[in-house]
Amino acid sequence: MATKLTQIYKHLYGKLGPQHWWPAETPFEVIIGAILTQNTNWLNVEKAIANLKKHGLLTPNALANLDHAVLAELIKPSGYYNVKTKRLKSFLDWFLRRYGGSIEKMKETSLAGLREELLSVKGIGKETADSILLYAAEKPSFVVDAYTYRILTRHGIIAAEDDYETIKELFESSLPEDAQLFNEYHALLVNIGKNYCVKIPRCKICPLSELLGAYESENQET
DNA sequence: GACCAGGCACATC
DNA sequence: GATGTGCATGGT
Repeated sequence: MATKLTQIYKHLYGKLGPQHWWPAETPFEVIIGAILTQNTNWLNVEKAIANLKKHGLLTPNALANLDHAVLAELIKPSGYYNVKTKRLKSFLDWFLRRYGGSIEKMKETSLAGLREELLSVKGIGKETADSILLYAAEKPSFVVDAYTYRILTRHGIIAAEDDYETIKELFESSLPEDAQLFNEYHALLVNIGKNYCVKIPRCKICPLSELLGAYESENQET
């Protein structure tokens, strides 16, 4: 399996090149985006983040001091805006109290310790925590998301019943513990997920199908 | 006008 | 523990 995952990475990287992820200008923006994108199309998240930027509110203190109703209105395009306002607030309360709103300070905590802390914040689940760890704190924590799951199950790399930690462990035990590698790998999976697997079910033209000869055993669409 | 999207917490069994 | 449900916008 280790070889296979490495092979897949090399193939995708060779075909698609570096992905320059996460799509954000600052680590703090990464975190806000990670919370806003929960079960939500990224295009909607971009609109919400643009609203915050337009008003100069993309800082921990500015957001923490906003009224619920005002913040909810600003992030409305990203959907679930009442839930996400609470989640942003609970994160910001913790981030300001624990680290004074400093990413650099936060990065001083160990990967395992910080993951546990993040998961204790209401509204931060495994995927959001790992996204923050990897893309904002630059720690080698592999992110498993809907694209990862969908792509790997479709190509028979993992089983449908495998849970989050199982899939995460699979990557982390098969690859060098390297944040930049995890970054690129996850980004490449999202890339083909967005551009091939989602748009074209059972597609045979995605770089992964090209490598694995996917779906040969499946019947054609009727 | 359905159907879907980088989840998560909480209720219920 | 497993399984179900509410949360909501905007693109295709």
